[in-house]
Amino acid sequence: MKKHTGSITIDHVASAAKVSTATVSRALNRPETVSAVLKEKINSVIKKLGYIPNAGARSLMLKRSGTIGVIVPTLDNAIFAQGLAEFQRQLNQSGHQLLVASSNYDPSIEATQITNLLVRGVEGIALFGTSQLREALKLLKTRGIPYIHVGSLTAPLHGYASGFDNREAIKLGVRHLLEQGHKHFGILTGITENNDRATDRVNGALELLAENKMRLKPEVIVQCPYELQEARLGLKKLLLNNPKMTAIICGNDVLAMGALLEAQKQGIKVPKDLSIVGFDDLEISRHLLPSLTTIHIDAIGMWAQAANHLVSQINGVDNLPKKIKANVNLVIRESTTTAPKR
Amino acid sequence: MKKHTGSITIDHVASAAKVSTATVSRALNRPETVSAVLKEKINSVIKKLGYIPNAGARSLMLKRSGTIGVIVPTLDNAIFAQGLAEFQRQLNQSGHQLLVASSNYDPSIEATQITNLLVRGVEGIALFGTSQLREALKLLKTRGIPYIHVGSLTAPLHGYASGFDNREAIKLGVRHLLEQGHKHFGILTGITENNDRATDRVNGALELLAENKMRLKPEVIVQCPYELQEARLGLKKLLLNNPKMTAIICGNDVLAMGALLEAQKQGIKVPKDLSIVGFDDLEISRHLLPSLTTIHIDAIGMWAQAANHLVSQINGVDNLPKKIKANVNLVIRESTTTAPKR
DNA sequence: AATAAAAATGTAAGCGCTTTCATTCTAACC
DNA sequence: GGTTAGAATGAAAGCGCTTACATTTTTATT
Repeated sequence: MKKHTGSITIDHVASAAKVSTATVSRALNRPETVSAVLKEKINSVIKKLGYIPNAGARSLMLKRSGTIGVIVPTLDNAIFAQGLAEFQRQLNQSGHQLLVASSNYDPSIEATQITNLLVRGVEGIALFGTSQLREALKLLKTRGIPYIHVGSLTAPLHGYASGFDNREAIKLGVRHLLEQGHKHFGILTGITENNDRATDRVNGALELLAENKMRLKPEVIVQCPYELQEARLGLKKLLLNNPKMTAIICGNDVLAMGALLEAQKQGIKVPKDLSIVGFDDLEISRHLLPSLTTIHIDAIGMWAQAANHLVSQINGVDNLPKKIKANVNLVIRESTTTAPKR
Repeated sequence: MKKHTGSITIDHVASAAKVSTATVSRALNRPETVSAVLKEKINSVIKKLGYIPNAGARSLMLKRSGTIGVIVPTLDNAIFAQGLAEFQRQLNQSGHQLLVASSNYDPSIEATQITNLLVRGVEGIALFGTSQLREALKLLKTRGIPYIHVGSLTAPLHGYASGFDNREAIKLGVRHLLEQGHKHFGILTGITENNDRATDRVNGALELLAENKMRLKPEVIVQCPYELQEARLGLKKLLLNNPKMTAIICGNDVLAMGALLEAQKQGIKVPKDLSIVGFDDLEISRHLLPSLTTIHIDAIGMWAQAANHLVSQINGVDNLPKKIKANVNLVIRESTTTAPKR
């Protein structure tokens, strides 16, 4: 006998349909094994009672929770929001729900969030970048929880990755500026600490510059948080530190947009006086005036691949690729032009 | 005896620490009831083994999953991304994780997502707006799952709401334009079908205009998806349909931004020739050139309140307010000015 | 019609955990 | 030292579900 606890269990359904709980369960999970008559009766009872199987009991038996976790630095950047949207769409197709957490670019918060997700029973986790604490990744390894790094290609601890080489990607933009004859550069980057993508981009830019016999003074490499306001301040600093600067390389489109806006505010003509290249190719970038030359990354594809890879891992598929390379290409628009003659 | 299934259970911990499972459980959940010696031994074993309690078993016993769901129309709009970020931050503080789903502005998808979330055992759900299918809300009611509407104030089925009155909010902007002497308006709105917020905003604007003896022809009310490209097309249409138009009221800042960009592209001076008011006050809006006059909504506060309310509901707090009103105010910037003389 | 094979259904165990209840240990008091 | 209240621990039940296995019913075969 069952007291009325408020929620409807499989027992209620079974007795209302005058069958065993096993049959109800089968009707739900392997309908082809149940006769049409019973199936129909059971379904109508379920509908009438508004029965929904208890998630805990279900995952306890199945050893599958149907949830997958993701930790992004922040939701407050279109590039992540858009990526997550795609990630979620893919997971939905494979019947998974998405548990979202964010780290605010802090590895120790990220480690905590990994634990939080594990405690909730996620079957897999997508991590952005590769700057996680090693111990956190080891926890995943030892517990055998599938995970994948997104947005970078070099995964620590022999992990999987869906992303691209940030070092090489940024060079597309730098090379373009070089070809336009620019000689005086500034770099506006996100905070590089604990951010492998930002770090790689700066290093990539510096590397290509060095190959072309250019060495940047530290004061023309300005770090700032990924915010418009901060980017504007960043540009001011850059302008101050190097008045001869004709081109700036930005760590992402948010920074580029901020720089563009500030330049215009100050009456600096873009691209005539100053060329700007961004990174990410946000939707808005093509609409700006002038539109932004930037490095387009296939964020949609990258996240879609990450989702599929993670699901494959969970399903125990063998011989999965270690690295999935996302497309990256330079989109030349109006914010860059040949270096002004002096 | 337990075969090694791969995952470490409380039994492993118990036997490794030479105590009963009950004691391990207590050490974890009510540490003050366990002697210091055992507590320490148990904790060290837990650490060594990397034990993490099974989420399913736990929620089965506790009848709490620790997860809360949210369904937003899309992640691809800063206003939602930012709101979600805050919602999540609040939930984290009360020890909950966030399960995210999106509906793409489609009530039937939303209904499916509600079921999906319930199947995953969420303890509560935040829904955006009030355009859900009634049957979906009824399901929540009958199952006794706490939920709250966010972004509107009028909740169907005597539900709770954290938001503001969109009808009145938009009037702030319209009144401002009226005060500037504008007579020829255009409205650029999102798709109003299945979107109470968009509908309310249009109706609010029309209402105030009507009070001022102005009746808008249907062709100066243009609907378009919330995208820059679409907004630009929308402005074109508006310009075509009413060449005398001096002011446009936009359903949100994305539309306003698109309109602004398109106007500038066409050489129309904003605000001299055309005043534009937006809605939402995105971070970017203050940085645009000209900066955008818009209706600021306290999205952060709104989502924070929603989170707290939902958690209170889950905790069985009585006498909760039916409606929580979020702050709304007009921010006058550079995109509006007095109507040009004719 | 008798029998074997296949399909449908039921019985009951057990997933990993928390918690009630019973038991043992500790400390306090006379 | 003996008694007892209180604290610490253990034994075991059971949360709601799925599934192996047993049993019954249906269908096919001779």
